[in-house]
Amino acid sequence: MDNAAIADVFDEMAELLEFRGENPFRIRAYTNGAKAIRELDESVAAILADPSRDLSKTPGIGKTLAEKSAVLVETGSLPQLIQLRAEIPEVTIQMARIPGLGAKKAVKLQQELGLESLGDLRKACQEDQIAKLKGFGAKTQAAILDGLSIAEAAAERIYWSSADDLARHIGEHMATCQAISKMEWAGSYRRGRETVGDLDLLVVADDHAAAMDHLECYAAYAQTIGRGDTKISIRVGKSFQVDMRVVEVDQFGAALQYFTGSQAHNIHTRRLAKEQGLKINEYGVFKIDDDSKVAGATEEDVYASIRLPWIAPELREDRREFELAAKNTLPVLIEVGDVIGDLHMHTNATDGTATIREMADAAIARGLKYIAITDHSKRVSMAMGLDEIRLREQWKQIDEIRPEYEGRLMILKGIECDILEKGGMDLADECLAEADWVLASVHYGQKQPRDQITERILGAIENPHVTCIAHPTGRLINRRPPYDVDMDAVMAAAKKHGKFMELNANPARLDLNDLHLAAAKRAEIPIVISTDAHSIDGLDVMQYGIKQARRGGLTKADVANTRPWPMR
DNA sequence: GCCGTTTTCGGCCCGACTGTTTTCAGTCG
Repeated sequence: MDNAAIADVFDEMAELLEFRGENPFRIRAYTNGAKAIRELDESVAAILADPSRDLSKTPGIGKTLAEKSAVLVETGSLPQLIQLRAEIPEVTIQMARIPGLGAKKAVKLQQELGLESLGDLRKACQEDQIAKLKGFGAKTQAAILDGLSIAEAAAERIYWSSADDLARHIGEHMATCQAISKMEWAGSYRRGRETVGDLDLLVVADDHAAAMDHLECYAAYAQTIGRGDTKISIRVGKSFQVDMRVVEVDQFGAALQYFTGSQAHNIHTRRLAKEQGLKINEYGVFKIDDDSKVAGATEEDVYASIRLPWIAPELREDRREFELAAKNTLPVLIEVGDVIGDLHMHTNATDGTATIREMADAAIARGLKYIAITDHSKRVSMAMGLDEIRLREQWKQIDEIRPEYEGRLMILKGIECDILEKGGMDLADECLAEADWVLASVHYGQKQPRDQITERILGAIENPHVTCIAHPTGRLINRRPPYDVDMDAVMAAAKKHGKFMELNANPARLDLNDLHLAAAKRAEIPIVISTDAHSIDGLDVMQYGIKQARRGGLTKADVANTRPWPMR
């Protein structure tokens, strides 16, 4: 059982323990343990197998979770989890996902009414049974009915890029509000998470009500979920939630810090404050003994009050940022302008829409110094993938075009060559040997067992003509899981053979993810951020890759295509 | 369940909003 699976078990334990009304700190311990294992540098199995190591020395993992991890590695399952699953009815878990219903209310509803499905719950609402229960009322019943439709609308986290579009629209609308003097987005959107569950807007306004009224006038406004003196939550479109907080200007930094999160980062921040005799909330930093305020206007002040430098939002996940901040060794994160090359794009020779010249001109317009044309190889027949003959024709074309771009743009002869299902590359070695840049990717046989698909990718890495592994896990966010690949082995091989690994910047891929990127950085494997553009506009997704790279803690030096070709 | 240059027990971030309560629990972030 790998780390991700163990972490999932602990997360599920935490979720289920809540329904038992367990001590919240015990529940948090499971969540923390899951996080610790998910972000571990090396596999739990390897640590357990080494008698000189002790898993329970890992922060967040104590004796109990270490033992449970051992059981999971050994047997692949955990008796306590099986017991909990049997104990908590599925419908109770489903009910708790309805906005406004939590574990406690869900348990009570299920037990008192003997519900077996969400359909039963709807029926109970319609028959006015819920309003009669102690602790429930007419409003709760109406909210449940409402929430049921929202849950059925399958509200899932949206891509960061979609959240970015929405934030820009709402931002433009809010900018026309006279009452608002300052405005900033917070939350997971500001942290650049690959998906965003809701948007958090922070504003300074002399008239709170006017600012809230203005938000309720947004074009796609659907409904107000809650509204108080300082906070309003609305739904836009089908089911997406937008929260807005109104604060005073001298609280702005503390509020921004607080609403940016993550929750784990905030808990850590506040614990550090407490240790120094301070209390942090969204209004500022206060001395515990006399309640006097010591900071709050800017985030820099807030962090400075606990003797830390400002921490970039992308790093605020309580991973290593506090350790680095304390040593004043936080990375200077890569910026969009640092990238000068794009080494993954398609043309109309296969499934792209633009010609080589059109892609080249668009690249120049975006400030790039070099690009690689990397169309598909023949195995991708649906995309009319290139065989050796057509590929060499394309390269001949590139030779002919190159002089036109002399001194402006280097056009590299590349290929995105498939790694075949049975192993081996889709094109002959002597052909690949003529390329400037060879991406190797898996498109078929994605569901192969771990050993098999790992072997395929390792084989590609060992091929002397392959320069980079493209979209190394194949995942499509919210749509397709990653290959079951042993990423530790892939990285070790990439390191050994001096190969690059791609961060595919397509907002649906973002592959490698942030944790892989951090691991690659530690292993000193050079990352290449590429757009995988299939059109001129496709080149614009580079910004999403940069966001992801920042979350992985990557600097300009960690990313190869910030350097002039040949990037060494 | 985790953790410890004051502790192996007693803490564990902090507050807004809602609904159903007469003072607060549940939910959310």
